[in-house]
Amino acid sequence: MESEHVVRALAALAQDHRLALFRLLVQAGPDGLAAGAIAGALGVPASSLSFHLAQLSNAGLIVQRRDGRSLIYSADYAAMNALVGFLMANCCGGAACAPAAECITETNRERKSA
Amino acid sequence: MESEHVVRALAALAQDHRLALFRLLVQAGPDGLAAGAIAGALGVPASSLSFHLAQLSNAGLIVQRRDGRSLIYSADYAAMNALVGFLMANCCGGAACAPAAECITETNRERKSA
DNA sequence: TCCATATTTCCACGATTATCGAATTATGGA
DNA sequence: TCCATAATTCGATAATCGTGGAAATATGGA
Repeated sequence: MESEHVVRALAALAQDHRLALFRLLVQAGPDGLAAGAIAGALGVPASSLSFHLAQLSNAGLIVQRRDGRSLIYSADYAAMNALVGFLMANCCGGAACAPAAECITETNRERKSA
Repeated sequence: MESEHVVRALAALAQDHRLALFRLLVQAGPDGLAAGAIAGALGVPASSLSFHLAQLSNAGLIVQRRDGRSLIYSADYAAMNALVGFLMANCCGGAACAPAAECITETNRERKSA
């Protein structure tokens, strides 16, 4: 994961609504939430929410899938883990430091064994 | 750690020079680096660097101490750990997720036992 | 086909951010 | 005290960002 990509991910998270949105999806798990449900939960106008979803999506932090008329968004746990890993890389020059943890989801487990 | 503070920390990291700067300090360890040394390492004009140091400092991600004529900056590992913890909190509603890891420095160890 | 629902794109505005030279402040040595 | 070094603050400029209403684009059901 190169630095430019990380900056985009951090910028995507560095905003009130988007941070709340991302955490909402992180806590919602792999099933995700529809755009409308998110708008309701956060109290953000649809057009604004759409803008923020695009930012997070563009940064690779969330993924989109369609279910009927709804677009379902969910957190990309692998991206989150990579981001955290990048921040903590070579912490203290490697001395006395624990490695970054990961959120191990079912989909991640599959991805790893694949 | 409340959301507003986290947004400030993320915004501080969401910039090329500052991300490089923070990682430089993370890897330098608790001894830190003088402002001049950082400017040299990153190739950033002194006044610009000062601006970026202030942002990171303001966000609580780095700390400053004086040594003679030099100001030494170092990463605040506790803040970094808190930030990562906040992002991954209640991941997947708590199911099947490992907790966020921490970078355990000597100073952190002391802080914990205190 | 026609309509209702779900969501996105467009647009214009005000607000915030990054940049860096010049001037300023703090510290230590002669 | 006077000077050199280390770093910050000031100030002006260009660029990017967040906002939300209105219009446009899917999708599914009658």
